[in-house]
Amino acid sequence: MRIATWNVNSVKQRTEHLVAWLKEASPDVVCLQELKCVDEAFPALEIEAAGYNIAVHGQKAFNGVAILSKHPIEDVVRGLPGDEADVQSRYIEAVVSTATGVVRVASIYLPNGNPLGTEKFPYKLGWMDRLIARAQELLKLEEPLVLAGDYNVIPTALDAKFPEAWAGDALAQPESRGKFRQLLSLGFTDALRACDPDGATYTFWDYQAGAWQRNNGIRIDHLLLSPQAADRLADCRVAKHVRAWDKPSDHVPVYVDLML
DNA sequence: ATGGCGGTGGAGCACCGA
Repeated sequence: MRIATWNVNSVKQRTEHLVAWLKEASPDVVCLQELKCVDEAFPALEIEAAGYNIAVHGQKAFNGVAILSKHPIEDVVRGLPGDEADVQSRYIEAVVSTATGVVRVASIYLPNGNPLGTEKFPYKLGWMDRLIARAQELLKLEEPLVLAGDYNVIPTALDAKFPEAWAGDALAQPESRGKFRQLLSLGFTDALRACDPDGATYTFWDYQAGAWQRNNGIRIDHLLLSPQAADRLADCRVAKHVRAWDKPSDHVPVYVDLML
């Protein structure tokens, strides 16, 4: 079973890319982030025509997450539990059933947190605390679980071309990295790091300053696997070539192959 | 680090977000 994550930076602007990559890579499940549209505006006809069921948690202009699946989608949870006042659409979770088993998947769009010194950074850290709490609950189920998405965290210096350039950025703060490690320490496996231990593999290249041409990238899109999913991990890859397509997202797809 | 992108409102372009 192939499970992917991709921050598309507006699904309306990226529908052609999305359909092209679905056909190329044939993932079973795709976690999308930054839809930047309400549920009604999601390009459902095009995605369904490509053979996918859809669960959407959209929002006007900003955020928005979705789960696509070739298999039935059940038990959908929209919104990260733990704060009724949080109206930002950054989390959707569901169970995907296949003939060979069941996997629980979450599509995560963790807050960016910039600029430091504003309310955005504590919002990010608080959101991470809620994610940790949710992950603890889900781990109790002792089932294959994949928490996939744009974490907006550069876990270590190995995960940036120019780590020193990110020193003052919310993505690389010790508090952000500490909470990411706290999440991992619950028992998750960082799938890409497990398959590609040497670093220098990136998932995001800024639109500015020729970042792509200089390979000035960072690794911020992660697939975290519960022990029951990690036991079945066959491979994890980055679809880097997609960044060179015309009018690309600034993120590329990342996907795992699980022996499920 | 800064050479860009997509959203909104409202009808040309400032401003926001990331």
